[in-house]
Amino acid sequence: MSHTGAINPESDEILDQPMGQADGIDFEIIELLFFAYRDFISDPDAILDTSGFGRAHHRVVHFVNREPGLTVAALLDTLKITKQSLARVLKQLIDSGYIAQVAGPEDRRQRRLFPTARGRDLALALARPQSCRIANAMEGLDESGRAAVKTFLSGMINSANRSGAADQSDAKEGQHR
Amino acid sequence: MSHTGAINPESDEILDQPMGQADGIDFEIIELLFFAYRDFISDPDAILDTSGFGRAHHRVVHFVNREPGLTVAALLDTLKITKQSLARVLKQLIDSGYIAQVAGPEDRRQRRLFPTARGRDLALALARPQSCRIANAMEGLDESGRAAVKTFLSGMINSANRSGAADQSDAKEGQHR
DNA sequence: AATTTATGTCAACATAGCTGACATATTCGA
DNA sequence: TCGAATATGTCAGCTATGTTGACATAAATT
Repeated sequence: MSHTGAINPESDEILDQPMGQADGIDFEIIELLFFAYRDFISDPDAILDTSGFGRAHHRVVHFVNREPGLTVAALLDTLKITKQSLARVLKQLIDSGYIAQVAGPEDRRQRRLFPTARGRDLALALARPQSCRIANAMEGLDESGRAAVKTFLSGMINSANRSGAADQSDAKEGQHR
Repeated sequence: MSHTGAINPESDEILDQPMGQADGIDFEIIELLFFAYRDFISDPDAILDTSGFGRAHHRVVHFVNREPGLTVAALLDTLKITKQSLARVLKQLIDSGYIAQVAGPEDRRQRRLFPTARGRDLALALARPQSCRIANAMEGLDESGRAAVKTFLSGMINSANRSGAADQSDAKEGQHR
């Protein structure tokens, strides 16, 4: 039988029906999330292209600005990346004067991270278009609708990830694989 | 003045106040989206690690299953990546029997993409945990709340991206930089 | 017959993850 | 006080996934 390549209409196991609501799976929201996040990220990406930074820098600048003085360990825990991965971008941000390090007042092994004025400006510039996009998407919604969005998004997050500023004291179990 | 390194408390331009609702920017939703998407993606990632595939494969398998018979051009347009980038993962998926190609019935230059039974299974396996996570996050919401979530997510997407199956006929202006 | 289109492919490069191994400074516990 | 644990940094190399640019082939179009 003629079966070698793959360009063959009457092949064996080809399916031509779209994956519908099989198994009661919510494909609609899955795709909405994919497209929404992609476009949401594209705004700052365009700005970053200019400054020579990337998404990784964006995240670091963002969280350092959100919680000035956080430790490297806390940042690693928030981003869920390795220190080697963070080191690369953090070094660039420090060298270019967007972020400054200060030895911890209690524990001098720590390097607490602070934004500089320059770093603050960048964080705001990156957040602005995202915030506009969000405001736009929220436009038609009333208070309960907006609350529903927050509830939904919060519910999507693994409970292990605390919401606001982390409890510094339980920063154990962070990075050692 | 003693300024060379960066570990220096009374340095010049360090900011120690958190970025609040400055400029009326919605940092809360920005972060919720970041964490939500990260965790949303982590479920299929864990499965993919097993099969030796990555997120790129996930997306391809997903959309081919959602719209069997789509052309390579349509897929490129949906994913917004280059054909060279797609080629790598698509080839692997075809070689491993997850996706099959069929020459277009009208235009035989086209390679229409179809899932195999194997490919359908993978797509479902990857979508299942995501759908569960979504269902979970939706749990407390009533119909209007769920509608609000969809409205919000749809509103986050660039209007240029049509929602359902693309209009095949306007597939021009796709890839040529 | 010449051109355009749909697709594939080679080669090189960038970003941002990862692992493993090791160094240094500091703190802590026995 | 000394040794272990901790916080951080760093070197080296690997992987996944995106990018550009250039070129090839087959089929459709004009």
